[in-house]
Amino acid sequence: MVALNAARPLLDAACSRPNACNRCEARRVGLCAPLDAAALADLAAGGMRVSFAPREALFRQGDPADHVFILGGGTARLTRLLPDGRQASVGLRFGGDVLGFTPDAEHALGAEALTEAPACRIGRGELERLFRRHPALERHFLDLCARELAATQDHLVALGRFTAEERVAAFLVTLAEAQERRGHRSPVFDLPATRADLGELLGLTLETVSRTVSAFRRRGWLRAPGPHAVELLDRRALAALASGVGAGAG
Amino acid sequence: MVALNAARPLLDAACSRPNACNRCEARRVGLCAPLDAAALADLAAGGMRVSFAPREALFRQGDPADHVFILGGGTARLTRLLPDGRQASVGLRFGGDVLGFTPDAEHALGAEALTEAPACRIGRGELERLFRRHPALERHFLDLCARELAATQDHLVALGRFTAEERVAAFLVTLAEAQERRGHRSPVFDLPATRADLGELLGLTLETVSRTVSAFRRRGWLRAPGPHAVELLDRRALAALASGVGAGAG
DNA sequence: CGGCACTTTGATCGTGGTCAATAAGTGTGG
DNA sequence: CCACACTTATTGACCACGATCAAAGTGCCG
Repeated sequence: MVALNAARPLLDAACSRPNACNRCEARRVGLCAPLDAAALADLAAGGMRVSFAPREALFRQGDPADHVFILGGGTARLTRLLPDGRQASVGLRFGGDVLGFTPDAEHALGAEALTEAPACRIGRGELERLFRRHPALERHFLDLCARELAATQDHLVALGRFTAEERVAAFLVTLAEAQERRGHRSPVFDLPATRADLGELLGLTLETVSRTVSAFRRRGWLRAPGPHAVELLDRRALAALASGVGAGAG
Repeated sequence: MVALNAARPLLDAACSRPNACNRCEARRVGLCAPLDAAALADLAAGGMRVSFAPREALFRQGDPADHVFILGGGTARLTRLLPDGRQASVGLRFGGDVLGFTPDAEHALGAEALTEAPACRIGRGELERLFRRHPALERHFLDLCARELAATQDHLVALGRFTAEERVAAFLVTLAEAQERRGHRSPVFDLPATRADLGELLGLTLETVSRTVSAFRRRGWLRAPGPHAVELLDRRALAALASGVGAGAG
């Protein structure tokens, strides 16, 4: 549906064959999409192509933060492990997103691939050099950071004031939008996480997530061909819940 | 207690008398501290000095986002009002922090002063011009944004996985640190918010906040000369709770 | 086919929310 | 200076949402 041949090779420049990375979303959305060819070539040249298997860590909480990763596609999550073993997830990240960019010396969060995830790994020093050579790149990092902040604030409001149903509805609607923005066209979309993962992301237990999805299914608001696939049937109802209109309205 | 005369006038350049703004923290911490004199002079010249009374709005949720504000001192909070009247607070902001910097056309959050708050108001267009003239300023916005993101993620973890006591403890310790970083030396520090404000910030009700503070007081962990003043007596205990070590440890 | 990880559903419990009453401040006007 | 109104804080009694504990059920891979 999307005219891929109109896109420049962009990050693919770092691949062995220029047009081999068909799954790289980064060139269409996120960091790389708005960059000019020269900046992208430099970015690709300065970074190292890597790929992560599901459940593989891009970096761990506490690791020295001397690399950033630009996701080429797939899904990853950022997590915090508390001293007593509790785990919280701060958000999902997709193709075009930057992970591990922090002013601190160590990563305060771990990053873990949920699907097979191609990425571009760049050293902090190299990144600083690129910033100096391509001021537009620095500006795009600023925009991306502001956007990530806004998304995190939305999530924060959800955890602070939303009920379990509202949180799950908000998550489903947001995820569907994210996948559509990345070119996904099928009405059935992927839920790239276990119930436990979703619980950690939404501040709920895995049982509550499961029960809530079941409740939505019983109401005819969604269909779940499998535990990791969802089709939103009544998006209006889910979006209403997700916006926080309360029990009074529909 | 702090040698004020050692600091450059910085933002004060916009004041009628160069050294009149003794309460402006922005020149010591946050955005302005690391900037060179020329950039600061331009920043001050491009911005308009304004001051907000307690409970006055810097901007409202839904307002066109055509200005940013650099807090010169005092405390403000960022809030989201949900359609059904629920209110959530996303964080507190202090001298040196930037408010209202968003890639969106409208403010997704409202900003409200909690104390008397001097600020510098700058139009988006003017800010873009300053970015072009002083690349270091853009870089400082990026650093500030990354730091704000990290703080928001910490808060997110707290709302997702912390108990009421852990949230209140984390808030008190964080606030104490913020005030100390800004030169506050007295052991008794200011709680610039009502119990309802704290509830909105911590995802709790005002009653739970009140009960929790009372519980800490009964345990001898803090002293509260008034509802808006606190002295942390057992910082170790509070910090332990705030770090998420769980019920098992101390 | 067996083992294992994940999901679903049920039963019960507890933290924190809700509703309500009282107390403590705070500012205003007589 | 006190009386009054109003806002905020505290505390208590009760309740509900979601957590916890437990047991089937399902699907995948060896």
